[in-house]
Amino acid sequence: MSDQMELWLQEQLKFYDEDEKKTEKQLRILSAAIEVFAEKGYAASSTSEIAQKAAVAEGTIFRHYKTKKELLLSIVAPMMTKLLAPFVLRDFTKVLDADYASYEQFLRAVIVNRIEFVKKHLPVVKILLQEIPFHPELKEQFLDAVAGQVLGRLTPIIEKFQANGQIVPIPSKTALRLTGSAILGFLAMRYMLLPHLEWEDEQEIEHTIQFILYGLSTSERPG
Amino acid sequence: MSDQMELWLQEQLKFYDEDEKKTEKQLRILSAAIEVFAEKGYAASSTSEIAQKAAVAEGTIFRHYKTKKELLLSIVAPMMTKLLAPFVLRDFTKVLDADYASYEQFLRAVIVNRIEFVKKHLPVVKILLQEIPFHPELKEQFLDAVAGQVLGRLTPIIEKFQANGQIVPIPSKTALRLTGSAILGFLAMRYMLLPHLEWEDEQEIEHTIQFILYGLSTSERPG
Amino acid sequence: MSDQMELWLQEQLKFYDEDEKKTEKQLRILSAAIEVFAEKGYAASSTSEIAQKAAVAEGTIFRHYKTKKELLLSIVAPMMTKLLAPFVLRDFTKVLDADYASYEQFLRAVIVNRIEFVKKHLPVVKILLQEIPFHPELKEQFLDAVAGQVLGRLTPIIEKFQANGQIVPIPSKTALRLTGSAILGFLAMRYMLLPHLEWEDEQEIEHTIQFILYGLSTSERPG
Amino acid sequence: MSDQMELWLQEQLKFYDEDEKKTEKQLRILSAAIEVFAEKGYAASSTSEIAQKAAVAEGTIFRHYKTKKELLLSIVAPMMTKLLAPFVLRDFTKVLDADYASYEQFLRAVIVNRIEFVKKHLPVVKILLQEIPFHPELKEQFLDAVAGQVLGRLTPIIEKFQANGQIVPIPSKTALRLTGSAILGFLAMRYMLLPHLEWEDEQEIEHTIQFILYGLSTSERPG
DNA sequence: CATGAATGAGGGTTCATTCAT
DNA sequence: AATGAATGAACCCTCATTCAT
Repeated sequence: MSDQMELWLQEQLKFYDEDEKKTEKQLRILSAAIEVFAEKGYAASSTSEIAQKAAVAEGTIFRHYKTKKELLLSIVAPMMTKLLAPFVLRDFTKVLDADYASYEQFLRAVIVNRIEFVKKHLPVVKILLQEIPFHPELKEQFLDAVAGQVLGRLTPIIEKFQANGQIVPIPSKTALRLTGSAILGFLAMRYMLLPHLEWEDEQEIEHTIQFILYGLSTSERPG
Repeated sequence: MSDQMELWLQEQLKFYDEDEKKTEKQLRILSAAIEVFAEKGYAASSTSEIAQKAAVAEGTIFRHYKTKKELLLSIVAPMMTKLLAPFVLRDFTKVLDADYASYEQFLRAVIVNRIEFVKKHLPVVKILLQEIPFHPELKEQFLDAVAGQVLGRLTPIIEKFQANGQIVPIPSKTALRLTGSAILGFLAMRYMLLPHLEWEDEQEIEHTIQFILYGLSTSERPG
Repeated sequence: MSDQMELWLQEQLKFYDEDEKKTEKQLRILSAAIEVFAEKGYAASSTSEIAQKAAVAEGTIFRHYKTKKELLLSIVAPMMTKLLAPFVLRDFTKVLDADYASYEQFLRAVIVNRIEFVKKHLPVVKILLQEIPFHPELKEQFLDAVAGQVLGRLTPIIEKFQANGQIVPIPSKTALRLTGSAILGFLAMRYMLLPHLEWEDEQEIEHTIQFILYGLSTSERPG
Repeated sequence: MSDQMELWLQEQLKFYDEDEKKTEKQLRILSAAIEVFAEKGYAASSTSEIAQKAAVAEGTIFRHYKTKKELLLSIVAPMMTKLLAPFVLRDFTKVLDADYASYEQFLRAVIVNRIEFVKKHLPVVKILLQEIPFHPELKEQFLDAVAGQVLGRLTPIIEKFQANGQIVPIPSKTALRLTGSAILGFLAMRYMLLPHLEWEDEQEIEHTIQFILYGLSTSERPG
């Protein structure tokens, strides 16, 4: 069942992977910029270094992107969309309904899928997380997307599982925050803070899922 | 009992709050630097803006701090120490033993205390978190402190509670990661991402603690 | 005969005069830098003044020369080579042999030629002499060139003239030092210390040559 | 006879060695300044380095010398006086007359004496020579002293020896230039350019003196 | 007299951006 | 479309000098 959902997700998301056609040079620029931004941060990166790494003249960057900032946004903005894509799918909740899926199945499918996504686009996600604190527009854009789309989609799901007693009746935002923290915490540790350690990925993910499930479960609680 | 521990913690930590005597100008510089670094990030902050905000000549900054980087470190390095201080206390575990404390009591005391601390030193903690990705020495220093001191102190505690059945028998590092994620996730949301929202702090903290407790509890689990 | 040698020298040296192609701006920068360095010395010259005098943006200087020091070296290093060039010519001694030239003819040709050269490149030579005391690498480079190339070429010449009795049998290095001092002394006086006086150049040069010749001659000496 | 003159010189010059009374700190400042100026040159030396090397507060330097330049002059100006002192002695020529001294005896006494002096005050002489090109007042002061005092005293001596046939009848300025070049050339080589080599000082000085004597002698010359 | 914190102008250098080719 | 030389503002930092202590 979770596999079904996984496949369904993949299907739906293909739509979002279309990139406009870019020249080879443009791709080299993007790739170089991602590398440099991820390593040094936007502010400490120089367009000249990016140009050099992309084997392109300095001026060429500005032919495709009016400013350095626009280059950053062209990297980070689509990532935001794609990162949150599954939660924005129109028939996202229906699938669950149709399947009478448990919260566990839902969680498992989404988490595994998103972790896979982050792993694949790690440097860009890194840039996104690193730069959000310094760019109000980015932050706003991010919060808007989350508040406006993700919350709207996820809240009913949480509430449904609260209604049928699978999830403890706390504010849905709190439940989502806790779920998100556990996942992001794993990703940050795994891929940003300690990427050089040897990780038992499957076990860690499993423990994380269990942690969330039990953390939000309604099994009897002390007074 | 948790109150007792809280008080005990406060007592022990007073030692760490001593600051060397600084001139008034130096304090103004530090304060301005914290403000600017927190807002724009280290790389995008200019010493001239800091000087202006501190109402000090730019040269004055460099009389007290040889370089801009040294200014950053003088802000961030002590914070690292203080942030981790309670976990480095020598008789940290003994207090727990003596009290036969439950994991809940332990968690509650530490979390409340650290949240209070972060709230008080928010901008510096923000700088620390924001800059760690860009300064390998900072990252290393941080990981060393955590790996060398904190882990050593916390692992036995976790294991003790695992031994007496209060905590699920997963690797202690995983348990600590999950606990840390939940706390840091709260702080990041509460104070960095959405500080302008109205928060029911006590409830949120309570839910977070419960989340951790149940997430790690050994209450019967489904196959 | 001395005229022959003079012509031969000119011919040989043409090879050294090739300069890589430089843009017009680069030439203006070099010219301005030479002017300012010669007048104020390297340390007291500012790149902004050089830029201004070259009618170029300050940044332009650093597009062509990574550092101020590199600008200095790019002016001074080739001069060192060219200044010593005639003494490094491969068939330098052969010409003398072939002609059974006297020490006087040799001296006359070389001195006149080098004085002409210095006159032409005066400011750069000034810079070279002025900066050698402050830049160990320059000093070393200079001494290496002199010790490694010039001495090797001139010593046999001196010794030949000592063998046939034209030059007094003192250490060849001493003879060279005394010869060099007389020439450099003239140049320093003439072009650096008292350039505004009216000089009878031909007479002075003639006296200087005579001074060297008699100073090193074997005409009967007292006790 | 040359020894007599040497002693007489020493006697006359004592007068010039009186220093005004300086505090110990002032002496430390002077000594440090001499060291730093000699090594890096005036422009590249910082008062803070001098203060540090003198173990004195930065402000203390400016209590004794209004400006950095004044510090330089206070070091260099007296040196100029003392360096030229023997040629300014009132009864300088009389001594020679009284003794019917030969040019050789005269030269020998003066050269040995001045070389000894330079050796003793080497760093300051170094500073003087290095800075003269960059400070018009210094240069002027130096030329005035030489032209106004030294020339006036030495010209009659040269002319006397030309009259009695010991020196070749060239312009006295030329003769002095040649003499000076040979001496300065030796000093520059010996103490500034190649101080680390092992020098046979007595021999070199002797050769230098002979070089000058023969260079200016009237022994029969070719065509 | 001695100090050293404070100054702010100026130092060399980097940088994002422009534009003629 | 691509280039890279040119720009000049802004950067971090050093400096000689001042002045309250």
